[in-house]
Amino acid sequence: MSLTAPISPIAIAPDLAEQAYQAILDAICEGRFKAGQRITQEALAESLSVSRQPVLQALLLLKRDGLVIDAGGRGVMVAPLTVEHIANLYQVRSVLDGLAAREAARRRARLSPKLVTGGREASRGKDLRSVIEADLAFHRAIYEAAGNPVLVQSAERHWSHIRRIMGATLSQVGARTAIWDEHERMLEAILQGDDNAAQQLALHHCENAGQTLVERVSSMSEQNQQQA
Amino acid sequence: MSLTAPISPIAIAPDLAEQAYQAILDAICEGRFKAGQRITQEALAESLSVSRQPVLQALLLLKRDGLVIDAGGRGVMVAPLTVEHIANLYQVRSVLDGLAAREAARRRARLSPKLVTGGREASRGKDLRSVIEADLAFHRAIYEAAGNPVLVQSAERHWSHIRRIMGATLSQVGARTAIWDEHERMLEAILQGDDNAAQQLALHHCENAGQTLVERVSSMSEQNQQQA
DNA sequence: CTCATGTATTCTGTATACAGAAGACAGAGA
DNA sequence: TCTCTGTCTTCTGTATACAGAATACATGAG
Repeated sequence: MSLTAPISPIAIAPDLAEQAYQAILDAICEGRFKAGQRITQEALAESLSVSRQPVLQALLLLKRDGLVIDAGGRGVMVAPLTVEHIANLYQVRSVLDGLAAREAARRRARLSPKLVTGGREASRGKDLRSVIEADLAFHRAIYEAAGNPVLVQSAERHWSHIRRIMGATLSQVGARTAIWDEHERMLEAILQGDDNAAQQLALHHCENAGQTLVERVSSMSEQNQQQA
Repeated sequence: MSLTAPISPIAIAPDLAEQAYQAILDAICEGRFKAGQRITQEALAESLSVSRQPVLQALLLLKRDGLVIDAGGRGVMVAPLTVEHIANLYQVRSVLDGLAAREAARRRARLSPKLVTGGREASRGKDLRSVIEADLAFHRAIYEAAGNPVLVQSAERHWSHIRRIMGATLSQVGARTAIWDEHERMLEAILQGDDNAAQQLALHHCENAGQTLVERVSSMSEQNQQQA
């Protein structure tokens, strides 16, 4: 039975485990937990004012994502940010992005041009988070438009890592300027239904981005080594 | 300090949560839990002779994998085996398999020809599990040879679904006969370092396999509908 | 001074206990 | 007879309690 007068459903809080997962994830992605830092369940539970149980479950998922690794009897450790990992991540992401763009083009997805204009605007500003948000929104829109939930789910796993890497690098050196030009060309190819072009553009965009990040992180880690 | 006389490390049992995960996973993949079947934590815990706690964690992971879905307050349900899901899965797998084969070829991976001869032998026999095992071993070897852990991890997520699908279809109709010829050609391309050929062969092999499975499952579900 | 060994601490994983949410069922009213 | 409502049952998620594993530290022998 449906109501005649529509009423908005009340917000229902998700699991504590889910909330803990999001909270820890955000802390890692935004760099509040540094790479290599050791964390214990108890400490997390106390910070979040919950018992260890939901924290345990959250950490289980984060281990699976590869964002934390077991520290052998002494809690877990925030995964280090290695060049190899970034290269591997972007190698996989490239083919997935390519597939997403291709399928979105085949379906003639009606993506909003605002995704690009909004992104350009954000990248002119200084707010790091909104820059990352805009980039994420653009790519996520393409994934959604591909109409393949398995693809979306696979990509979802990668986004947390990418958020973290972007956060760590952008804060130091700013965004690559060509990004939104490349995005605009991708969007056009999709709107025109040119699946091959869309796939190639996505592939190369992603390879460029990966290349840039790898270079930045390696120069960052060189600096760190000199400091140490 | 290392020992002069080598001694084999004693087998250490993994977590109960991990064991529970594997046990439930196997049960689903081998069809002992049917699609749509409802399961409760308590029932599982009793079967496995553990408390609900490890079962809860195992189910959390299985939910993430998409092998079970929430049954809203009444436990969880084994995910149905839909044609759309299979198509989506194989669309993603195709590009990943392609990437894996390409990279394996670029690295001139020294894959053993036994992967193919062993597979041919297994598929002549009647044992369903060893047929699936051989197929899995072949593809897994390529993924490993690509030298990209992120890629391996992404693929790992898909294998459980694929195992399940293959189990459900092979038991009815037997394997596609061309499989091991295609595998042999892939292996040759990789050994010769022909990355483009390897990628294309993997891509098409996968698309063929997906196509076949989709057809089989749709005819199976038609039969089921007639029965009902 | 160095290394090995025993002890203490820390932290995890599992079991049990409890409270709350969601569906199932039965009974009252139209 | 059908629908709505209140109650009951079932099941989950969270907290607490407990036991075992792994590390770190201190102590003693060489």
